[in-house]
Amino acid sequence: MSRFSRGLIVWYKQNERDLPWRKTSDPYKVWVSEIILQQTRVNQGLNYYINFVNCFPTVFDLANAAEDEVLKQWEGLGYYSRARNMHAAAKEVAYNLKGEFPNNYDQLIKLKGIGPYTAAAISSICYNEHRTVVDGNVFRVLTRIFGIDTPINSSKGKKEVETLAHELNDDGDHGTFNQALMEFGAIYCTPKLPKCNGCMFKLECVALKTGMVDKLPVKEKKLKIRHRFLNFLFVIDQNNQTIIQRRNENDIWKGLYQFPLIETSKEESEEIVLSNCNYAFIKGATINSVNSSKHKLTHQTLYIRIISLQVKFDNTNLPPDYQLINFNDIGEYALPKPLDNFCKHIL
DNA sequence: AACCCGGGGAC
DNA sequence: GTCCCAGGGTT
Repeated sequence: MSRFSRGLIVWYKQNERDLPWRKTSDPYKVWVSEIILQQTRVNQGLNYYINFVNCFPTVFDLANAAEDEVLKQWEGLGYYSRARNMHAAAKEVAYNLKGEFPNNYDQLIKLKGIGPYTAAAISSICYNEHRTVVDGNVFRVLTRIFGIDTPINSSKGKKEVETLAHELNDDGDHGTFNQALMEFGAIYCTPKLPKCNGCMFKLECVALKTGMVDKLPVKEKKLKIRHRFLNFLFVIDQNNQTIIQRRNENDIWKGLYQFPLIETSKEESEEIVLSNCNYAFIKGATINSVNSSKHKLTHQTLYIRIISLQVKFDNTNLPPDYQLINFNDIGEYALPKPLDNFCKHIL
Protein backbone atom coordinates (compact mmCIF):
# COMPACT_ATOMS: atom_id res chain seq x y z
CA MET A 1 0.00 0.00 0.00
CA SER A 2 1.08 3.54 -0.67
CA ARG A 3 2.66 6.01 1.69
CA PHE A 4 -0.19 8.35 0.77
CA SER A 5 -2.98 6.18 2.11
CA ARG A 6 -1.04 5.01 5.14
CA GLY A 7 -0.04 8.52 6.15
CA LEU A 8 -3.51 9.88 5.55
CA ILE A 9 -5.18 7.22 7.68
CA VAL A 10 -2.70 7.73 10.52
CA TRP A 11 -3.39 11.45 10.37
CA TYR A 12 -7.15 10.81 10.40
CA LYS A 13 -7.07 8.58 13.44
CA GLN A 14 -5.24 11.30 15.34
CA ASN A 15 -7.28 14.25 14.12
CA GLU A 16 -10.81 13.14 13.27
CA ARG A 17 -13.67 15.15 14.71
CA ASP A 18 -16.00 13.51 17.19
CA LEU A 19 -19.19 13.13 15.13
CA PRO A 20 -22.21 10.97 16.00
CA TRP A 21 -22.45 9.10 12.69
CA ARG A 22 -18.88 7.88 13.19
CA LYS A 23 -19.95 6.01 16.31
CA THR A 24 -22.50 3.78 14.64
CA SER A 25 -22.32 0.93 12.19
CA ASP A 26 -26.04 1.15 11.44
CA PRO A 27 -26.21 1.68 7.66
CA TYR A 28 -29.51 3.51 8.09
CA LYS A 29 -27.87 6.17 10.23
CA VAL A 30 -24.82 6.40 7.99
CA TRP A 31 -27.21 6.86 5.08
CA VAL A 32 -29.08 9.67 6.89
CA SER A 33 -25.80 11.41 7.64
CA GLU A 34 -24.59 11.17 4.05
CA ILE A 35 -27.81 12.61 2.65
CA ILE A 36 -27.86 15.46 5.15
CA LEU A 37 -24.22 16.29 4.42
CA GLN A 38 -24.76 16.58 0.67
CA GLN A 39 -23.80 20.16 -0.21
CA THR A 40 -24.06 20.92 3.49
CA ARG A 41 -21.34 21.63 6.01
CA VAL A 42 -21.02 19.49 9.12
CA ASN A 43 -21.82 22.42 11.42
CA GLN A 44 -25.02 23.14 9.55
CA GLY A 45 -26.21 19.53 9.37
CA LEU A 46 -25.19 18.20 12.77
CA ASN A 47 -28.31 19.17 14.72
CA TYR A 48 -30.55 18.10 11.87
CA TYR A 49 -28.91 14.66 11.99
CA ILE A 50 -29.44 14.37 15.74
CA ASN A 51 -33.08 15.43 15.50
CA PHE A 52 -33.76 13.30 12.45
CA VAL A 53 -32.51 9.98 13.85
CA ASN A 54 -34.22 10.79 17.13
CA CYS A 55 -37.50 11.38 15.32
CA PHE A 56 -37.04 8.44 12.92
CA PRO A 57 -34.77 5.91 14.71
CA THR A 58 -35.19 3.17 12.12
CA VAL A 59 -35.93 2.91 8.42
CA PHE A 60 -39.42 1.69 9.36
CA ASP A 61 -40.14 4.84 11.36
CA LEU A 62 -39.12 6.93 8.37
CA ALA A 63 -41.09 4.80 5.92
CA ASN A 64 -44.25 5.00 8.02
CA ALA A 65 -44.08 8.77 8.50
CA ALA A 66 -46.10 11.20 6.40
CA GLU A 67 -44.14 13.22 3.85
CA ASP A 68 -45.19 16.46 5.54
CA GLU A 69 -43.70 15.13 8.77
CA VAL A 70 -40.39 14.33 7.09
CA LEU A 71 -40.27 17.73 5.42
CA LYS A 72 -41.02 19.39 8.75
CA GLN A 73 -37.89 17.79 10.18
CA TRP A 74 -35.98 19.01 7.12
CA GLU A 75 -37.37 22.55 7.38
CA GLY A 76 -34.62 25.14 6.95
CA LEU A 77 -31.97 22.72 5.69
CA GLY A 78 -32.61 23.27 1.98
CA TYR A 79 -32.51 20.99 -1.06
CA TYR A 80 -35.78 19.43 0.00
CA SER A 81 -35.69 16.76 -2.72
CA ARG A 82 -33.18 15.04 -0.45
CA ALA A 83 -35.91 14.54 2.15
CA ARG A 84 -38.54 13.49 -0.38
CA ASN A 85 -36.19 11.03 -2.08
CA MET A 86 -34.97 9.62 1.22
CA HIS A 87 -38.55 9.08 2.32
CA ALA A 88 -39.30 7.21 -0.92
CA ALA A 89 -36.14 5.12 -0.53
CA ALA A 90 -37.08 4.29 3.07
CA LYS A 91 -40.42 2.93 1.85
CA GLU A 92 -38.62 0.84 -0.74
CA VAL A 93 -36.26 -0.63 1.89
CA ALA A 94 -38.96 -1.16 4.53
CA TYR A 95 -41.69 -2.61 2.34
CA ASN A 96 -39.92 -4.23 -0.62
CA LEU A 97 -36.57 -5.20 0.91
CA LYS A 98 -37.96 -6.39 4.25
CA GLY A 99 -36.13 -3.60 6.06
CA GLU A 100 -32.73 -4.96 5.07
CA PHE A 101 -30.59 -2.10 3.86
CA PRO A 102 -28.75 -2.86 0.57
CA ASN A 103 -25.22 -3.98 1.42
CA ASN A 104 -23.40 -3.18 -1.80
CA TYR A 105 -22.77 -0.30 -4.19
CA ASP A 106 -24.78 -1.64 -7.11
CA GLN A 107 -27.92 -2.10 -5.03
CA LEU A 108 -27.46 1.13 -3.07
CA ILE A 109 -27.24 3.31 -6.15
CA LYS A 110 -30.65 2.06 -7.28
CA LEU A 111 -32.30 3.85 -4.36
CA LYS A 112 -33.71 7.31 -4.88
CA GLY A 113 -31.36 10.05 -3.78
CA ILE A 114 -28.32 7.77 -3.72
CA GLY A 115 -25.83 8.62 -6.47
CA PRO A 116 -22.20 7.62 -7.07
CA TYR A 117 -20.88 9.52 -4.06
CA THR A 118 -23.37 8.24 -1.49
CA ALA A 119 -23.30 4.66 -2.77
CA ALA A 120 -19.50 4.67 -2.52
CA ALA A 121 -19.61 6.22 0.95
CA ILE A 122 -22.10 3.76 2.44
CA SER A 123 -20.68 0.66 0.78
CA SER A 124 -17.13 1.49 1.83
CA ILE A 125 -17.90 2.74 5.35
CA CYS A 126 -20.43 0.08 6.33
CA TYR A 127 -19.27 -2.91 4.28
CA ASN A 128 -15.65 -2.07 3.42
CA GLU A 129 -16.36 -2.40 -0.28
CA HIS A 130 -13.48 -1.12 -2.41
CA ARG A 131 -15.22 2.06 -3.59
CA THR A 132 -13.84 5.57 -3.55
CA VAL A 133 -15.78 8.72 -2.83
CA VAL A 134 -15.17 11.85 -4.88
CA ASP A 135 -16.77 14.88 -3.28
CA GLY A 136 -15.80 18.53 -3.18
CA ASN A 137 -13.08 17.81 -0.62
CA VAL A 138 -11.50 15.04 -2.68
CA PHE A 139 -11.50 17.21 -5.80
CA ARG A 140 -9.75 20.00 -3.93
CA VAL A 141 -7.15 17.90 -2.10
CA LEU A 142 -6.09 15.81 -5.07
CA THR A 143 -6.07 18.54 -7.72
CA ARG A 144 -3.80 20.56 -5.45
CA ILE A 145 -1.38 17.86 -4.32
CA PHE A 146 -1.06 16.40 -7.83
CA GLY A 147 -1.34 19.70 -9.71
CA ILE A 148 -4.36 18.75 -11.82
CA ASP A 149 -5.74 21.75 -13.70
CA THR A 150 -8.38 19.96 -15.73
CA PRO A 151 -11.75 21.58 -14.87
CA ILE A 152 -13.45 19.40 -12.28
CA ASN A 153 -16.88 20.14 -13.70
CA SER A 154 -15.95 18.48 -16.98
CA SER A 155 -16.34 14.74 -17.43
CA LYS A 156 -12.63 14.49 -18.23
CA GLY A 157 -11.65 16.20 -15.00
CA LYS A 158 -14.07 14.11 -12.95
CA LYS A 159 -12.73 10.87 -14.39
CA GLU A 160 -9.13 11.97 -13.88
CA VAL A 161 -9.67 12.61 -10.17
CA GLU A 162 -11.83 9.52 -9.72
CA THR A 163 -9.14 7.30 -11.20
CA LEU A 164 -6.41 8.89 -9.09
CA ALA A 165 -8.46 8.69 -5.90
CA HIS A 166 -9.25 5.04 -6.49
CA GLU A 167 -5.59 4.19 -7.09
CA LEU A 168 -4.64 5.93 -3.86
CA ASN A 169 -7.32 4.05 -1.91
CA ASP A 170 -5.08 1.01 -1.62
CA ASP A 171 -5.09 0.48 2.12
CA GLY A 172 -7.31 -2.35 3.26
CA ASP A 173 -9.64 -0.01 5.11
CA HIS A 174 -11.43 1.68 2.23
CA GLY A 175 -14.11 3.38 4.31
CA THR A 176 -11.55 4.92 6.63
CA PHE A 177 -9.47 6.11 3.68
CA ASN A 178 -12.53 7.81 2.19
CA GLN A 179 -13.45 9.54 5.42
CA ALA A 180 -9.83 10.53 6.01
CA LEU A 181 -9.49 12.15 2.60
CA MET A 182 -12.71 14.13 3.08
CA GLU A 183 -11.80 15.10 6.63
CA PHE A 184 -8.40 16.31 5.47
CA GLY A 185 -10.08 18.51 2.87
CA ALA A 186 -12.58 19.84 5.39
CA ILE A 187 -10.03 20.65 8.11
CA TYR A 188 -6.70 21.26 6.41
CA CYS A 189 -6.92 21.69 2.66
CA THR A 190 -9.76 24.19 2.85
CA PRO A 191 -11.03 26.30 -0.08
CA LYS A 192 -9.74 29.53 1.45
CA LEU A 193 -6.55 29.88 3.49
CA PRO A 194 -5.54 26.21 3.62
CA LYS A 195 -3.13 25.28 6.40
CA CYS A 196 -0.20 24.61 4.09
CA ASN A 197 2.44 25.27 6.76
CA GLY A 198 1.49 22.29 8.86
CA CYS A 199 0.40 20.10 5.97
CA MET A 200 1.75 16.57 5.82
CA PHE A 201 1.96 16.85 2.03
CA LYS A 202 3.77 20.20 1.95
CA LEU A 203 6.93 18.74 0.39
CA GLU A 204 5.18 17.02 -2.49
CA CYS A 205 2.18 19.30 -3.11
CA VAL A 206 2.46 20.53 -6.71
CA ALA A 207 0.10 23.44 -6.09
CA LEU A 208 2.16 24.67 -3.15
CA LYS A 209 5.43 24.37 -5.08
CA THR A 210 4.06 26.25 -8.09
CA GLY A 211 1.99 28.84 -6.25
CA MET A 212 -1.27 27.42 -7.58
CA VAL A 213 -2.97 26.62 -4.28
CA ASP A 214 -5.57 29.35 -4.65
CA LYS A 215 -6.10 28.51 -8.34
CA LEU A 216 -7.00 24.85 -7.86
CA PRO A 217 -9.32 23.17 -8.40
CA VAL A 218 -10.26 24.76 -11.72
CA LYS A 219 -13.97 25.20 -12.39
CA GLU A 220 -15.34 26.55 -15.60
CA LYS A 221 -18.78 27.96 -16.29
CA LYS A 222 -20.42 30.43 -14.01
CA LEU A 223 -24.05 30.07 -13.24
CA LYS A 224 -26.52 32.79 -13.99
CA ILE A 225 -28.54 34.11 -11.11
CA ARG A 226 -32.25 34.50 -11.71
CA HIS A 227 -34.12 37.32 -10.00
CA ARG A 228 -37.64 36.60 -8.81
CA PHE A 229 -40.24 38.78 -7.15
CA LEU A 230 -42.40 36.83 -4.72
CA ASN A 231 -45.35 38.59 -3.15
CA PHE A 232 -47.02 36.58 -0.40
CA LEU A 233 -50.40 37.48 1.06
CA PHE A 234 -50.53 36.91 4.78
CA VAL A 235 -54.26 37.13 5.35
CA ILE A 236 -55.69 36.96 8.84
CA ASP A 237 -59.26 37.20 10.03
CA GLN A 238 -60.88 38.08 13.35
CA ASN A 239 -60.57 34.45 14.48
CA ASN A 240 -56.82 34.29 13.75
CA GLN A 241 -57.39 32.13 10.70
CA THR A 242 -55.03 32.29 7.75
CA ILE A 243 -54.63 30.62 4.35
CA ILE A 244 -51.75 28.38 3.28
CA GLN A 245 -51.01 26.36 0.18
CA ARG A 246 -48.68 23.42 -0.48
CA ARG A 247 -46.06 23.96 -3.18
CA ASN A 248 -46.36 20.95 -5.46
CA GLU A 249 -44.75 22.27 -8.65
CA ASN A 250 -41.20 21.43 -9.68
CA ASP A 251 -39.69 24.56 -8.26
CA ILE A 252 -37.85 25.64 -5.14
CA TRP A 253 -39.40 24.50 -1.86
CA LYS A 254 -41.44 21.67 -3.40
CA GLY A 255 -43.59 20.07 -0.71
CA LEU A 256 -43.36 23.03 1.66
CA TYR A 257 -46.22 25.36 2.56
CA GLN A 258 -46.59 29.02 1.73
CA PHE A 259 -49.03 31.87 1.96
CA PRO A 260 -50.98 32.68 -1.23
CA LEU A 261 -48.36 33.83 -3.73
CA ILE A 262 -48.33 36.35 -6.52
CA GLU A 263 -45.11 36.18 -8.49
CA THR A 264 -44.28 39.10 -10.76
CA SER A 265 -41.59 39.43 -13.38
CA LYS A 266 -40.36 42.71 -11.93
CA GLU A 267 -40.70 44.94 -8.92
CA GLU A 268 -44.32 46.09 -8.59
CA SER A 269 -46.10 48.25 -6.04
CA GLU A 270 -48.41 46.59 -3.54
CA GLU A 271 -51.36 48.22 -5.22
CA ILE A 272 -50.47 46.75 -8.63
CA VAL A 273 -49.87 43.32 -7.08
CA LEU A 274 -53.19 43.31 -5.28
CA SER A 275 -55.18 44.72 -8.17
CA ASN A 276 -53.77 42.18 -10.63
CA CYS A 277 -54.51 39.12 -8.52
CA ASN A 278 -57.84 37.37 -8.50
CA TYR A 279 -57.95 35.94 -5.00
CA ALA A 280 -61.57 36.46 -3.98
CA PHE A 281 -60.74 36.32 -0.29
CA ILE A 282 -58.93 39.67 -0.33
CA LYS A 283 -62.03 41.53 -1.41
CA GLY A 284 -62.56 44.44 0.95
CA ALA A 285 -59.36 43.66 2.82
CA THR A 286 -57.24 46.35 4.39
CA ILE A 287 -53.44 46.30 4.43
CA ASN A 288 -52.04 45.96 7.94
CA SER A 289 -48.37 46.07 7.04
CA VAL A 290 -45.82 45.15 4.39
CA ASN A 291 -42.63 43.26 5.11
CA SER A 292 -39.85 43.19 2.52
CA SER A 293 -36.65 41.15 2.47
CA LYS A 294 -34.08 39.77 0.07
CA HIS A 295 -33.32 36.06 0.16
CA LYS A 296 -30.25 34.91 -1.74
CA LEU A 297 -29.98 31.35 -2.96
CA THR A 298 -27.22 29.79 -5.01
CA HIS A 299 -29.04 30.25 -8.32
CA GLN A 300 -31.71 32.78 -7.51
CA THR A 301 -32.13 36.09 -5.75
CA LEU A 302 -35.58 36.31 -4.24
CA TYR A 303 -37.18 39.64 -3.52
CA ILE A 304 -39.70 38.66 -0.88
CA ARG A 305 -42.63 40.82 0.07
CA ILE A 306 -45.21 39.73 2.59
CA ILE A 307 -48.36 41.81 2.53
CA SER A 308 -50.38 41.42 5.72
CA LEU A 309 -54.10 41.80 5.16
CA GLN A 310 -56.98 41.97 7.63
CA VAL A 311 -59.88 40.08 6.10
CA LYS A 312 -63.23 38.48 6.82
CA PHE A 313 -63.30 35.05 5.22
CA ASP A 314 -66.19 33.93 3.14
CA ASN A 315 -65.49 30.20 3.00
CA THR A 316 -67.28 29.71 -0.28
CA ASN A 317 -64.60 31.76 -1.98
CA LEU A 318 -61.60 29.64 -0.94
CA PRO A 319 -59.87 28.34 -4.09
CA PRO A 320 -59.02 24.63 -4.39
CA ASP A 321 -55.66 23.51 -2.95
CA TYR A 322 -55.75 26.30 -0.39
CA GLN A 323 -56.26 25.50 3.28
CA LEU A 324 -57.75 27.59 6.02
CA ILE A 325 -55.83 27.04 9.25
CA ASN A 326 -55.47 28.74 12.58
CA PHE A 327 -52.28 30.77 12.58
CA ASN A 328 -51.39 29.29 15.96
CA ASP A 329 -50.90 25.96 14.15
CA ILE A 330 -48.49 27.34 11.55
CA GLY A 331 -45.62 25.62 13.33
CA GLU A 332 -46.94 22.24 12.22
CA TYR A 333 -46.17 23.02 8.59
CA ALA A 334 -42.78 23.09 6.92
CA LEU A 335 -42.20 26.60 5.62
CA PRO A 336 -39.57 28.14 3.35
CA LYS A 337 -36.94 29.96 5.36
CA PRO A 338 -38.13 33.51 4.59
CA LEU A 339 -41.70 32.68 5.60
CA ASP A 340 -40.49 30.86 8.70
CA ASN A 341 -38.49 33.95 9.65
CA PHE A 342 -41.56 36.10 9.14
CA CYS A 343 -43.78 33.89 11.31
CA LYS A 344 -41.23 33.72 14.11
CA HIS A 345 -40.88 37.49 13.94
CA ILE A 346 -44.57 38.27 14.39
CA LEU A 347 -45.24 35.66 17.08
C1' DA B 1 -23.81 18.29 -21.11
C1' DA B 2 -26.52 21.77 -19.02
C1' DC B 3 -29.56 23.10 -15.71
C1' DC B 4 -32.18 22.93 -11.39
C1' DC B 5 -32.50 22.47 -6.40
C1' DG B 6 -31.47 26.03 -0.23
C1' DG B 7 -29.27 27.87 3.21
C1' DG B 8 -25.44 29.38 5.63
C1' DG B 9 -20.64 30.28 6.89
C1' DA B 10 -16.01 32.02 5.86
C1' DC B 11 -13.58 35.53 3.74
C1' DG C 1 -20.03 40.59 -2.74
C1' DT C 2 -17.83 35.71 -3.76
C1' DC C 3 -17.23 31.00 -3.08
C1' DC C 4 -18.74 26.53 -1.97
C1' DC C 5 -20.19 22.95 1.07
C1' DA C 6 -19.36 14.64 2.83
C1' DG C 7 -24.43 15.70 -4.65
C1' DG C 8 -28.45 13.98 -7.17
C1' DG C 9 -32.24 14.33 -10.47
C1' DT C 10 -34.08 15.86 -14.77
C1' DT C 11 -34.04 17.07 -19.49
